[in-house]
Amino acid sequence: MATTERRAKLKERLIEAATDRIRADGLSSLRARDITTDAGCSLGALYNVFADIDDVVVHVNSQTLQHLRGVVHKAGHDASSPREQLVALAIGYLHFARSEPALWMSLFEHRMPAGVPVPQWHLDEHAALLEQIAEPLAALHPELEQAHLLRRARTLFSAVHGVVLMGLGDWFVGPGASAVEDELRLIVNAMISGLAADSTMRA
Amino acid sequence: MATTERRAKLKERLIEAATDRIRADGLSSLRARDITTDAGCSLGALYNVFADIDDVVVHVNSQTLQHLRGVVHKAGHDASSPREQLVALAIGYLHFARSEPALWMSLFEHRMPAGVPVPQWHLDEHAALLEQIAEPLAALHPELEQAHLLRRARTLFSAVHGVVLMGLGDWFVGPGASAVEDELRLIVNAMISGLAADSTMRA
DNA sequence: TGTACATCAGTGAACGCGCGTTCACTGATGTAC
DNA sequence: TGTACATCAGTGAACGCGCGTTCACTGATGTAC
Repeated sequence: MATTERRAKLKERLIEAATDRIRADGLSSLRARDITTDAGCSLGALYNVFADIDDVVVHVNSQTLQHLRGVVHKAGHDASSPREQLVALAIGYLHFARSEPALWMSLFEHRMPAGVPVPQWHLDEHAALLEQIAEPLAALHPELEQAHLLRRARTLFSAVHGVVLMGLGDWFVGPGASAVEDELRLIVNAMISGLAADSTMRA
Repeated sequence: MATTERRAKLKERLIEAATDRIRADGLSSLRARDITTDAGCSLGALYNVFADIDDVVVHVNSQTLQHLRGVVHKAGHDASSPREQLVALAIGYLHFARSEPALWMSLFEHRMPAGVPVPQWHLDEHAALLEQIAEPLAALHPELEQAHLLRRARTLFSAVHGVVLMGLGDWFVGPGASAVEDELRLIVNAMISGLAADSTMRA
């Protein structure tokens, strides 16, 4: 086997091992030794392939984000209207967070060490998720220019994210998790109706 | 000075020192040594007054939460309608998060060590914040029974929290922070209108 | 094809540091008489 | 009021462990001839 190929395989094994560890125990319990043990290589090998632990995490998060985008996209696929599509995207987001809570949290918990910026390619992946929201939103509000549209998409995402975050965690004294989906449908519909009303008023 | 009084003063100094440290460098940079140095006592003294570092953090967060409740309450004080009041509460929440980002984040970042539950009195403080939202919400929707009302308040809070969270952080490629306040007004109004519409439809 | 050599992926013990927590000690404070 | 004693707040050096990262080494792989 060519060495570059071996190297690629090892990289993949390490990412997979790290993914499994985060999935099981959360980002804050991730240890270099655990990753390499699980991947079946030595501790030092990790540093031949990655710059450091943060580099590994960025790669895990990148895969998670791709996976998330896939799930969300699929969720909105056969909606019969932009409104239904937006609701479906939100529910898809909830389902993903529910099915992979630790990996999902890792997306938001991870911080680069001081001074090191998040790689641009990873930021681009974030932007791509927003695009999925912007599309049906543009259908509902063709009058919005691009900048406003993206801002609105970001806000809508943020609100949904907040509801999912609070719904999954054990923050506060809350309703059972079963109610979260209903709340999400309600709030997204409310926001869309409200935004439409606002739009109408302004027009 | 009575020893209990000295003890109380020391406790307060330690909480204040920890607060200043979190404010400046964030929860994750909090160190026992820094706290005691700043408070002007020895390292061991901290463990006469608190069980451990997490105990200190819970006390800091408790004060932050009290402060937050005060600010939010004040923000909604002279609103002329329940709707305006809800918007004002959200804006108040944003302003607090802006003025004390690290202390505010600490409320959500902190985790008790595995197996140790968050003290009940701290959970009660959380519930009290929700009450502030539930009140104007009840005025808008007197038909809602208590359980639904609280759930709705929690959802509304969560959505606002999400928008503030994303608005302050450097997640994603986003608009300048100045736009967040507008987005927040818009979304809260939208949610209220939307919820009213929903409520009307169901009635 | 076979042999000698160079490269470099892979190894894992050791380094180094950070940091929460402890504990034997001390000295100020409060109490008893 | 003064003296002897007990208590316990306060001390800070030392402990202990976790863990990211390094680096001198080795052995498998690939290459040159």
